[in-house]
Amino acid sequence: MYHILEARIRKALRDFIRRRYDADVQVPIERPPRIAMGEVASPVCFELAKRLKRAPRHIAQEIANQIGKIDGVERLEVAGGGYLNAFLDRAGFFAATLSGVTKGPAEAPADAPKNIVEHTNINPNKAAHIGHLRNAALGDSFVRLLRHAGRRVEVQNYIDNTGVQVADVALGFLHLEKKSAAEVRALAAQPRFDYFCWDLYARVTQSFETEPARLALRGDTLKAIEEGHGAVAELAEIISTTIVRCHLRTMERLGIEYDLLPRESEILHLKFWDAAFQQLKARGAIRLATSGKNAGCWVMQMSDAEGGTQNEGDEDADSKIIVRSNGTVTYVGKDIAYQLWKFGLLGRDFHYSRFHTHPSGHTVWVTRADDGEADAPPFGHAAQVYNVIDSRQAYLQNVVVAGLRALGFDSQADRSMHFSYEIVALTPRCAKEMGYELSPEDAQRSFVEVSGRRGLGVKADDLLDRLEAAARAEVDSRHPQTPEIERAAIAHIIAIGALRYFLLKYTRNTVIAFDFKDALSFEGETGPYCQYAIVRARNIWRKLAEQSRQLVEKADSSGSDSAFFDSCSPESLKAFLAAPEGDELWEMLLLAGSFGAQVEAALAAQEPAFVAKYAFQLAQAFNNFYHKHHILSEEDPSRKAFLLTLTKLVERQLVLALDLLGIEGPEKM
RNA sequence: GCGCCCGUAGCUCAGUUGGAUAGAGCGUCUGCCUUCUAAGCAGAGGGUCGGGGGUUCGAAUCCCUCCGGGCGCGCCA
Repeated sequence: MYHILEARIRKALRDFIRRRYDADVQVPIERPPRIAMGEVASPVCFELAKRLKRAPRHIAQEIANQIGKIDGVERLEVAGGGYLNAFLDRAGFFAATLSGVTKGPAEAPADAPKNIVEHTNINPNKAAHIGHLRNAALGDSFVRLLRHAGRRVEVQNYIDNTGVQVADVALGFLHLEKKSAAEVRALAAQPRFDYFCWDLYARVTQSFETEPARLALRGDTLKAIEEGHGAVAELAEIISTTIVRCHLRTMERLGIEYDLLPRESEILHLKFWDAAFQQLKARGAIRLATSGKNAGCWVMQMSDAEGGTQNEGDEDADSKIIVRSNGTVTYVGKDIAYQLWKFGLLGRDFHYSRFHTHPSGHTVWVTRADDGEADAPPFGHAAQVYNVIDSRQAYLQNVVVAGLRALGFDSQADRSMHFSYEIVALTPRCAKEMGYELSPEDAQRSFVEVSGRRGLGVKADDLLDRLEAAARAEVDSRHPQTPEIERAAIAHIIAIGALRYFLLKYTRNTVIAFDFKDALSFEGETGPYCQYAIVRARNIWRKLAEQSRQLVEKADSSGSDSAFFDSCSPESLKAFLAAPEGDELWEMLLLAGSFGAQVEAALAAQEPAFVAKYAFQLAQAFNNFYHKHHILSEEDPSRKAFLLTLTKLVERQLVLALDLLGIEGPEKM
């Protein structure tokens, strides 16, 4: 509701200024610092003062006097040196917000432009860790935001099943474990295969240092895996597919689901790169270097705009190798091909088959080189692409975009977004707590980077287990009579709430220094705090239901909150919200009605943290309200109905906000 | 060397396109459970927004510079 009024006021001011002063200005809109100064403010008169060469306060006064009625605005006041402050019609805002809530977000039509969000993308050679969780939580939350805004979204989780990381673990099984494919298959059927590989991967990496000769095996192993034939390839296939299933299971614990798993093996076997290479050569996007250090390589010239380093006279420094002198393609080259495919610009497609069914019943598809299932939905052909990748890969993402641009696909280049975020690191204390030896330099730093190669990191499932155990202990102490299954379910919801909130409350470009103390906290600015506000709201209604069946049934049958709302008269409503006594209730209502504005801002900034912040503020306002007003013992039936409606409204907005973060509101906790 | 990001309370972080008296959580201290659950509420204390210059009616926010930190720049992925 708030954003609608904001836009309306902006437009009214702009139109009036154009008419009255013949001036076309940007109208800045902001929130006044205190509610006593109104709800929407504009400092537009300061800018206008410059142009008209008149005192801003006088202009503001003139506008306030002459602009006339703006729908939803009670009055306009002049404040300070020339601010225009709008005071909203509180009762009207209440009614409008209530009716807005019942509508709910629009579902995207099947032919709407498609947004592809690529996230998670964990190398399928070891267990998922805390850093992967941030990627997936951000990606999934952004998907929820897009869908909430009525956009059609396809979620892809890219699987690099033919890379060195998988090759290294395959090497480990062959040479360190001395296991056959059949033995590995048996091991893969056991639980926690991803944990086993986590350790094995670290051991292999270490063995490369103690026995450098083994490193020479890597090239052949990689080649065998890429070609997809023989025992080594079979081994790699078992490893990667099993671990992808482990990752899906881990992500399902957080409620994260996917549409498609595009795999590197199919990009290779279906010769996606060849198709991209043809285009790049034909359009002169890449050229064969004949001299210098890159002689024999196909390189792409990076323009200044796309992150070239602009070293004068040194062409090599600004060019990125796409095809090596031995004819093999680099990682970025494959990525350009994949990005072209996402936009439907490659001229080739995968085959697809069903891979997995999520608990919701949703099917995850996987790419195939042949023998696809005939009823596969159409994938790719996006209008907009978001790649959720950490900020260290900014340069490579720029190369991909530069590739699109060099091919003449400017609009697709503009619609390729690197949804960038900073990594999750460990505090030195946390690393030590987990038994890692730190170098003296590392111990001095404020954080230590997670390293899959070294086996340094907090595994996602371990963290989830600890969170669930901690939540379970709390639930057990509060609800000893509740059935065991229910207590476990509540503990799970709380654990996910704590974890997802923790991962999403930081803005994307903040490095999270992970510590168990903060992550395991259920108090203060946390997910459980927000969930608790929902539980409190629901408890009021549950108790009410026990007291008076009738009222509740009336509300239920009408399918909206307005049944209660109707039982308090417009006059009394106005009185309840009137300043100054009604200011606190009004502020909470205003916040509840600002959900749409917050979502808009979060979407514009691509920042799920805005939603997290909003949910916390609303929960805080509600907890305060809960403390001050004992609703069920309220004697004035009209006021009681009003407070109950407010409670319901806040509960719904909180549920919506948390849902965008992938967090559920429990019935009790 | 070049490029990008960051520096805000003891700690961890917010601060939307420049706006009114810079906010929150944690931690510390003090209160509040006979009420709809204390995973809560109220209060106290805590700041030269890294330093210095500039632009502006107005700067944590924009520009320059210095200091301090992070990341990237590979015929790895």
